[in-house]
Amino acid sequence: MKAMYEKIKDEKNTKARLGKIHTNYGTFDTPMFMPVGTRATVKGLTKEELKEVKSGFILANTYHLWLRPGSKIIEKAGGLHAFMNYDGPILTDSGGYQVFSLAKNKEKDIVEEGVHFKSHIDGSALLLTPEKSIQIQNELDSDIAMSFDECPPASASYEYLKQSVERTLRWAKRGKAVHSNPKQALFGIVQGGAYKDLRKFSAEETVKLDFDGYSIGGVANDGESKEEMYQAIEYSIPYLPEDKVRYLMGVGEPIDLIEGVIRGVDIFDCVLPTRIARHGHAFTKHGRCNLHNAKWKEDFTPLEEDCDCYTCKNYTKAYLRHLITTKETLGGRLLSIHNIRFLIRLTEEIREAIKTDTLLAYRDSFLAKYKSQK
RNA sequence: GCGGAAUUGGUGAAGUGGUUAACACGCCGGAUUGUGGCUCCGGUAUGCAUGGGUUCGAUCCCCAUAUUUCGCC
Repeated sequence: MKAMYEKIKDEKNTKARLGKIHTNYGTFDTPMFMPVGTRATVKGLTKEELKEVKSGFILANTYHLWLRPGSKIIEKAGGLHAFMNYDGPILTDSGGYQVFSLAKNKEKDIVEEGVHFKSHIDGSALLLTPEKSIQIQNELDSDIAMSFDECPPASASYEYLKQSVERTLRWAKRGKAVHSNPKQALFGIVQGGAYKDLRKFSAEETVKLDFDGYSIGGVANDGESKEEMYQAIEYSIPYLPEDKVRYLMGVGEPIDLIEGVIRGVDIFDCVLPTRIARHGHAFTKHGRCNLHNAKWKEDFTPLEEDCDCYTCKNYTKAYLRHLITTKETLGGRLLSIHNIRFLIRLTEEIREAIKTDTLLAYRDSFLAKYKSQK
């Protein structure tokens, strides 16, 4: 069964849409946020905790699982779901992003066949190709597989990005040709940096290959400004079919979720909620809260009074600060639970706002509050 | 009681007779967007036990005092 996008609703003045994705593990509403579970685990959280924050899809990473424990072992276990005992849908990233950053000499290591790079674990020389990436993802048996793309920084030159877009198209075609898991959807990826014509070209040509969904890649990976990122979305969306999922890769700042949805994005994933959690930060409606700050020493109130997450229902900021400053692992876990729930709750509110045609007003009031403490 | 050694920020400590007292930890901030998980970037001693002295100048030399520590009786 493939992921499918149904039922669209356009709001006045925005491209925001409500949708549903049907999977073997249930039906999920969009817009949605996917927590990242790179190595077959959303760092620190059990499956029960994932359920409690109401996460649907989670993201796992082809590159990392290929190296350890290896896709054959996961296949033997009965696939990724059985292996990690997660009974929700899983999207696997192709490994393109990791491999690109691991390729030392971009010109020499990134070739038509694929990407040469060294394992970050033992330094051994490896080659990842579009075919290999798809084959691994087939074996992992995720619900959505991603095409293997080249993911250059937005700051790359026009010439480089142009060639990169063309190569990504050839790689997408090669990957699709070997895709052999009938239960698994396959998405294409739009590249092209901040250039209007490249985004248009990349989107149109990728759509011609007919994927189950489309993602916008190459954003939020190079210190680009928010405006540039929003532009990249606007340059890509018009050429993507209305009845297919649109997935913005790697984006997860609260305001970016809202701005993305306004521009027509359905799905997001991001390491931010779990990463900043491990470094002692929490999302709140008033901005990010740094639990390292001394001002929380004697604050015996929860992170957010009106948050329904396990952390907010049970623990105070003073306690969380104590866990973070003493580097107790529970601190990162509790903040991860809160941060993921925060973003998922945000998508719930966004969906509500779309239903009532008040998304732009929601954005403005969110921004007013969020900035007030920054 | 006698003799020796030591005394530098919150901590462990480097160091020099002469502009901004190294480094580490801690502390205080900040960063982090398809995760090469325990990371990165800033800030943090108006003062070198106390009191005298030598010197153009002392944290660094001398004397005394205090404290700590080791050895001997």
